[in-house]
Amino acid sequence: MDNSDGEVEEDETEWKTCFVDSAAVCPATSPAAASGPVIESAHRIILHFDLDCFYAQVEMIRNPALRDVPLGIQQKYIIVTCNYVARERGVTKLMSVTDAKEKCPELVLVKGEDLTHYREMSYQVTELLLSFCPLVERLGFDENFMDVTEMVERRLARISESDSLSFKGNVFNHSSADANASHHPRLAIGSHIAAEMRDAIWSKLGLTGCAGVATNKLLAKLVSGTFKPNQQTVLLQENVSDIMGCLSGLRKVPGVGHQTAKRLQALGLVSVKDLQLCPLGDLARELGGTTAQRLRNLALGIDESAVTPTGAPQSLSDEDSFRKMCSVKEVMAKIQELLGGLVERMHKDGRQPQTFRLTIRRFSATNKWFSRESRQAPIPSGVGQKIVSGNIEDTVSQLVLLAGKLFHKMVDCSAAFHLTLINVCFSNLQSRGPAASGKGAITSFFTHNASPRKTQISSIQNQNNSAQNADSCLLDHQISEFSRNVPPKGQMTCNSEQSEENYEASCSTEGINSDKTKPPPHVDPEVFRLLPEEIQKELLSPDYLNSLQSYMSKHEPPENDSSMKADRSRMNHQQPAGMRVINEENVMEQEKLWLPRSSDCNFPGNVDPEVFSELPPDVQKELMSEWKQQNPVLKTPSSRKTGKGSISKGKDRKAEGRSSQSNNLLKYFKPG
DNA sequence: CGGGGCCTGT
DNA sequence: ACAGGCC
Repeated sequence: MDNSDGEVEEDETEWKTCFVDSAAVCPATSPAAASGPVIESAHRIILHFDLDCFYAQVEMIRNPALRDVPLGIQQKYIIVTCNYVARERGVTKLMSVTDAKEKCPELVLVKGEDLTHYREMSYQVTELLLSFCPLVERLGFDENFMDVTEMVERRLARISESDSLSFKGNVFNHSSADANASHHPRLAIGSHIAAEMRDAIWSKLGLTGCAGVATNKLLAKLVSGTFKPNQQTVLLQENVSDIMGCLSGLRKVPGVGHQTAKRLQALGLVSVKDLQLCPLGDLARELGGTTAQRLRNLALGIDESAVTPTGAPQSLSDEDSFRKMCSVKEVMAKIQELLGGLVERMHKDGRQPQTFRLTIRRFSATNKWFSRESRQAPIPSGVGQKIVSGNIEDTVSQLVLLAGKLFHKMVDCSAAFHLTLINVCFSNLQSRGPAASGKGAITSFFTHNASPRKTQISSIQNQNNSAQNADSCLLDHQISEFSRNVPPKGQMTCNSEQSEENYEASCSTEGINSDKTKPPPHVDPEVFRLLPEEIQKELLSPDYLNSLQSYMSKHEPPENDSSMKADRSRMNHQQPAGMRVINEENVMEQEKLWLPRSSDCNFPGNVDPEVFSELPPDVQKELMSEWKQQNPVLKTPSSRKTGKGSISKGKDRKAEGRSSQSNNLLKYFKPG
């Protein structure tokens, strides 16, 4: 979703050339000895995950009819990303709408300015990864780093000499057969772990993506983009200099942005090799000692930076850009509109913001996206408390007043002004109550009681224990079961203790719900218990299970990485509920049968999902809301009123199932 | 060149 | 506090 995506993509041809050339020069026999000037300890195993055209995938899940058409996600007049059907027709990321329509007149556009759905799905991915191991760092909405060193070591300890190792997926600069996994046992195990995680992301969330396996974040990120889409690649130490040498320019090095690339160019440095060979002194004079060292290391493929668990966000903001805003009236209206949505999000988060910031961008012919200015101020504690307690009505108006003061600090309204962007932001977020601390990781971000990063860290020890259990399970190929503490249900906070219970319950034979009819192994017992009896029966009938199995075998994800196919079919047998798969018509089946994460909306059993998906979005929406009302409410999420008469977010967002805690699948059907 | 969110330096 | 830079 960001620049890097687009640019990595442009490299695809480069990668291939690089692959061919180096493979010829460096045949399969290369020894395991580290080549090049890599001094790094290289004992970490780092994964990088990158979802394929993330926004487009989310929209295709929400409306499966979009799967087969060229789809572009539009923000303002830009296509920020598009599905692969559209790419085949020449549409690229960050292409203007006019250019894209010219290239592909049939292009279907979905507005993507409201990030709500992307944000929610993004955090579900992170949560899912957190269920494997606590060291997960987010990078934007569609990328995650993981440090799985400990998982790898634990698995390695159990491997006997006679066990043969293999790589899952691609190996950079090697053909599949020639890489000897026994020379790289940790990376090999890392590649299996990555494959399992990608499997889980597919089977539980219905998303595909790429993964890179390497010894640091830089290399993992670089290598994850070398085979796309929906594939994974491991980088051996002996190929580090190859992958760095392949980069077409310094801008391709993660960590080198526009500005630093320009400054480096001023020093005569354009290629990665230039930077590698540049005397440190010269570099330090221009950029300072520490960044000089860091940049040179990056050029060498060295990156000691740790995977820092991201936790709940440090700030929440909302912004809008536009061609022209010149009057105070307009400005205040826009601020009020933005605040309406932001206050609601802040309320759901549960933490109390201490600081408010207003940011603007003034029009300027040169450098249009430069020059943001901001002013910030403390939030009166009364206002902050009201955000938390849910008195949204007048907090918005008080904050509008505050924003107005900040605005006048920046803009002299007696003179003409011309703004192109307004941003409102809450920061300095504080959890209330000692009880909230240490409980739950990012889950709390959805479930209402978010905790700040620092207190979260203290829970890592617990999570680590969980991860150990998890790891044992993984060895037994029980992945999907244990890791399914994901969708937060109702108000319940998924804290670490609970996770451990889940792990144990699912890792041991059965569990949980023995007093009643036992749910099938993969159905959330809590949800199952609340289902009508006939549905319970249906879920338990052999016919049902059979049909799901056959369904699954016919509906695999588009999988280019053939090495994973065997793995998937094996998993299907163990986990007929790979049924959590949400794609195409299947999502309807799911909704109809047992509602994995939604409890207050039922999809009638007599409706043909395929027919339904062909209906116009409006009709779908209406039908869904009718059914919703007719059906018994299984579990009430804390439904709260959405901002009443206030200006709602541009594209008429009404009440609906907006509560992120309800995780109502309904929202996946909501027309864009 | 969208909508976020992070970190660093002064 | 605020700007700048990263993705």
